[in-house]
Amino acid sequence: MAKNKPSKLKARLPRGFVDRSAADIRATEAMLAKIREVYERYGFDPVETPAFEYTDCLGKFLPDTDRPNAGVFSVQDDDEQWMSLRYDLTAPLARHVAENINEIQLPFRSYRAGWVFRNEKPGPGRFRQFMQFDADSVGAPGVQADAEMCMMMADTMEALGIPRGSYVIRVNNRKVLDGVMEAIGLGGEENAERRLTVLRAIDKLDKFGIEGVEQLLGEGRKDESGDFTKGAGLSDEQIERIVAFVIQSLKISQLAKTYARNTGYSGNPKLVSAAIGELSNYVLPQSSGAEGVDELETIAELVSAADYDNGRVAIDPSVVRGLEYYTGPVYEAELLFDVTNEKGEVVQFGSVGGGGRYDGLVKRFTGRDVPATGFSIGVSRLMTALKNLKKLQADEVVAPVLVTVMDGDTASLARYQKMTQELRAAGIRAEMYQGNWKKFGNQLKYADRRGCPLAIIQGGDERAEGTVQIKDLIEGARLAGEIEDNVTWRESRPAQVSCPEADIVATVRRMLAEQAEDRARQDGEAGASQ
RNA sequence: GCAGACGUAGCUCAGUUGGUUAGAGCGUCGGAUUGUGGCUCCGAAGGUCGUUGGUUCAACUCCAACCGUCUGUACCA
Repeated sequence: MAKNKPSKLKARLPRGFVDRSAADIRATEAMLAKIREVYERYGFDPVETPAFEYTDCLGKFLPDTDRPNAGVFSVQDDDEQWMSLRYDLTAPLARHVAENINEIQLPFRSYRAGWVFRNEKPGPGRFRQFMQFDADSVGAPGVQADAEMCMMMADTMEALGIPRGSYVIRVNNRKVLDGVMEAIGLGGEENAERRLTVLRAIDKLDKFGIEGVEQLLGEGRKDESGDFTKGAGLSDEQIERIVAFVIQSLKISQLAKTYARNTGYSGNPKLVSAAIGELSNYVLPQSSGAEGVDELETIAELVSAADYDNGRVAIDPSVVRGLEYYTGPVYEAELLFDVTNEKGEVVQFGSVGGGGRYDGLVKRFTGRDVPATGFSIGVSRLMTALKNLKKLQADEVVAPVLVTVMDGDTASLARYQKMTQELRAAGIRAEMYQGNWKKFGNQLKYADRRGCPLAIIQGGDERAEGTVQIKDLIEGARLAGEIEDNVTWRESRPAQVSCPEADIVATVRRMLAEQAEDRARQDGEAGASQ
């Protein structure tokens, strides 16, 4: 006996990565097609860059030579240069534009979908490889480009079947937040680190509430496991000022979402101007903060003029994102409906996409100003949400018709193969059984598990009379419930018709059409009862 | 990264104060049934008890380290 079994290689997936099923791939393809259609309509063209880039081109996240793999997956090329898998699609686009700046006509409007990689701790719904779908305008300095991006995001949400009122594109401006901090004495290079801490604290508002934000702005906060997070160490006066701004933001944000849910409210432009008026109180006059407020105002006007303020795009000063390279307007798409996870708990889903203006990214390479704005949709995340909303079209691809094999001699196999090809030539998905044909029961079992709609059967008897049996597996499965013993079940040959060989294609086509009608009727009934 | 909980068959889990041969359900495969899926019945395969080391006459059980999973937190371009 094999006591010492050869140690088997264990099949295992790296953590944070997933295999994708046929249904997932098809659903994703369908989503991508809808998104692409919107981008194309706005006049964007596809451009693709590779998954690898030289690490230094990806941005500021390389320099740590001790841990070259922190955050990114990196390898050394044979000439010892560091290369990394891209962690977003924006930095590679900046590289592409900079490298081809002489050939590219600015403004350059492009889109791309692709996998990005992050070497981080994975969690439920958080992977180390995921798909983004970006659109960017490079060489577009005005906020009208930002406004256009927001409106395109809104159109994309609706193209995916998210009804107006169930999402909102929230717009803020980095200059405003920076201006608020400048106004309380946190300007200048020496306070850069603290500004980041403050922004992170504000970003935690959803999670920890006002009180938690206050703690993070001050000394720090202790979480339930007893772990302590160091705060920004601001004075009480500074904290008070920031918190006042945050509370004001929260108020506007909640109002904005209310308007987003109740589309058609005519007072929204007034709300927006009131909101922007309030913001001026928190920044210094004549500062870049004031400039940011002006920009928000302009965006609001542009959006309103195009009628997109109507439950689609809303000014919301509580948006904090792009802590690093964003320089002006920032925006994100938030879903407003409840999403339940696989455990049946309602989770706050947060944003499914976002973006902003990054005026400095191309300049790193070219030395000259190439302002740009763009956004990114988290395809995998959005798909999870769409599943919840039942907007993800179910897998409509019907499994193939199975041509079973009753006899294994070459002449018979040739006949089965020919039948299969005739079905295919008629545009019908079909396959001939390729397993061990000697156990006929296994062939139907295979067809059943694969979800085949029909099985074609031709043994010696049928061949002698020039016919085939066509078995309706769907109807047969239904009849199975009414039959108890196996002998009756087998001998009654339920849901099975005989037809002349010449009529196979026509008969299969008719039976498939009948099944499609049944499915449509059932879907209709299920929909009506909900 | 930090803190905590948990790791027994492909999956979900039992397993007595440390005691000799580690079990169940589901799933898989085979048979009852050489030409008919489901149901039912019979049978089989499948385990270095996460890994390594330690304590002990004896470890799935106790201890330590490591690995992995989950939860919270940090980071998230």
